[in-house]
Amino acid sequence: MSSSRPRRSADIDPRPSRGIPEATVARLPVYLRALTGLAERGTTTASSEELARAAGVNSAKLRKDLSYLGSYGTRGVGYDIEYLRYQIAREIGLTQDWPVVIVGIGNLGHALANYSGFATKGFGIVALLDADPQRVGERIGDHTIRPYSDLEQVVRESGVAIGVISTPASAAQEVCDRLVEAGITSVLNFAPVVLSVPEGVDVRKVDLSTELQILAYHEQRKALSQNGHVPGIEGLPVEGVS
Amino acid sequence: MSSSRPRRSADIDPRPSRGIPEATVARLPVYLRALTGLAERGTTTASSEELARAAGVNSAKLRKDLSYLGSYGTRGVGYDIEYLRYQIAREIGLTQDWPVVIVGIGNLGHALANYSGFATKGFGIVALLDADPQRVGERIGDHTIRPYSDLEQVVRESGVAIGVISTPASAAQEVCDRLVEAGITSVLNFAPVVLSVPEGVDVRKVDLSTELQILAYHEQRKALSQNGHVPGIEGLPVEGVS
DNA sequence: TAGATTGTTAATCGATTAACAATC
DNA sequence: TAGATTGTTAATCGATTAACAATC
Repeated sequence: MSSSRPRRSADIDPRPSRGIPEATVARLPVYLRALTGLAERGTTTASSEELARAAGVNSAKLRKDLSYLGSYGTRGVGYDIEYLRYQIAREIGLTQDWPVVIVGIGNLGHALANYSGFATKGFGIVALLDADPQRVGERIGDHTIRPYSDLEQVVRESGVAIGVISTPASAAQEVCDRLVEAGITSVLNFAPVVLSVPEGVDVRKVDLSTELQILAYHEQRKALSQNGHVPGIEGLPVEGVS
Repeated sequence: MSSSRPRRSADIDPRPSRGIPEATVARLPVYLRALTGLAERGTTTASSEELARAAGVNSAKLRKDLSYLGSYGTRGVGYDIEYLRYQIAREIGLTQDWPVVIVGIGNLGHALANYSGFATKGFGIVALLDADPQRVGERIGDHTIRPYSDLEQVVRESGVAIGVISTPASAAQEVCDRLVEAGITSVLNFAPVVLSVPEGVDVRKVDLSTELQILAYHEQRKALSQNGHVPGIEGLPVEGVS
């Protein structure tokens, strides 16, 4: 395909055609949000220093990150907020809409289905699926819960790009397999399991208890250092020391 | 404080008293879950290879990670699952219970309050707070929603260690300030804002739309490479090229 | 022109990985 | 003892940061 495409001067693109570092990709949404916040407050231009403050990073990192996208700032001036916002949105792919299906409409699924940020950010829920016949037919916002067995049909008809799994842990792998089988290559997993997927499928995981545990680890360290304990010592036997 | 503590032989600890790398800390909960899964299936011993598979990492990384905690395996044999599980739990600080307060009981707050994994994992919800008088008094599971103004009292009386913020974005910083003022040093933030906190306070952020955007970026790249486009080209003007 | 600020370089730091000696 | 597998070393890779030349 690409080999038969005629070459044009646009092919000689100054930006790195090889991807943006993962760490940078993960921060682009943060920058986007910071830019939106500034725009809402009427700001039209910001320096890397100001932008970085709004995004909670240091300015060197922000400039480096933005440099992977291109040269969208003006030396001596800063960045035009609207212009930069558009460039980042385009880079992420938010200039198009991404159809999303949510599988598993329990407590969390309900919350996700009601989350207004979905639509406004370039993602559109095209279906809510649940395996429980009792739940099927229930209305949530604009949507009606459909049977899990509609999965393939939904993916096909709506060209679903991203599958969100908010089922119990026990069901997650099977749901994931079926999403992948239906052609989905991006999965956002809220179930507390490690999903196995074939090469080429991206999985991201959101996990409450992992986050709490990471906080607990640091909290414990803070408490220990306050008490004058050397971290990692408490709980070790001190008998037989004399 | 710690300088006046008498030295004991336990002070000479073979393990690195200086902390575990952040990347490793973030994986310990994953290992813990994998171990629990294996234990439930009746397994008592596992090699680093098996454990790594269950956790979705490679075995070199797993062994390196575990080596920061100590030497809890047996060469030629593997790891005793129960023993390793205990050691990781102790390292994270899960041998004690961490009191948690949830502020903002909308859709997401409801889901969090109902999340059973909370209690079973060493975290206990001690209060649900909401600023809306209409919601105060509502029962969720074992809890009754209390007024936001009870915040300081709850933190003090229950010795809350971790504050969970599930308010709208507009309220999150104020809630955070008040939690920190009340003495909390660990915050889990579900609101889509960058919180500013003083030195010594840990914030972790869970953000649905960030996750979706990261997936969208990769999804876009996959689509582009299939279509034979050089990523980063589409949308650039091609006029004036001739 | 003088002042400000970007975009980039280069140094540093931390994380990952392969390989293997130690040892059960 | 022979086979298996850990714990550690060292090489590599990627991310962060400070500093500054380029340039508005």
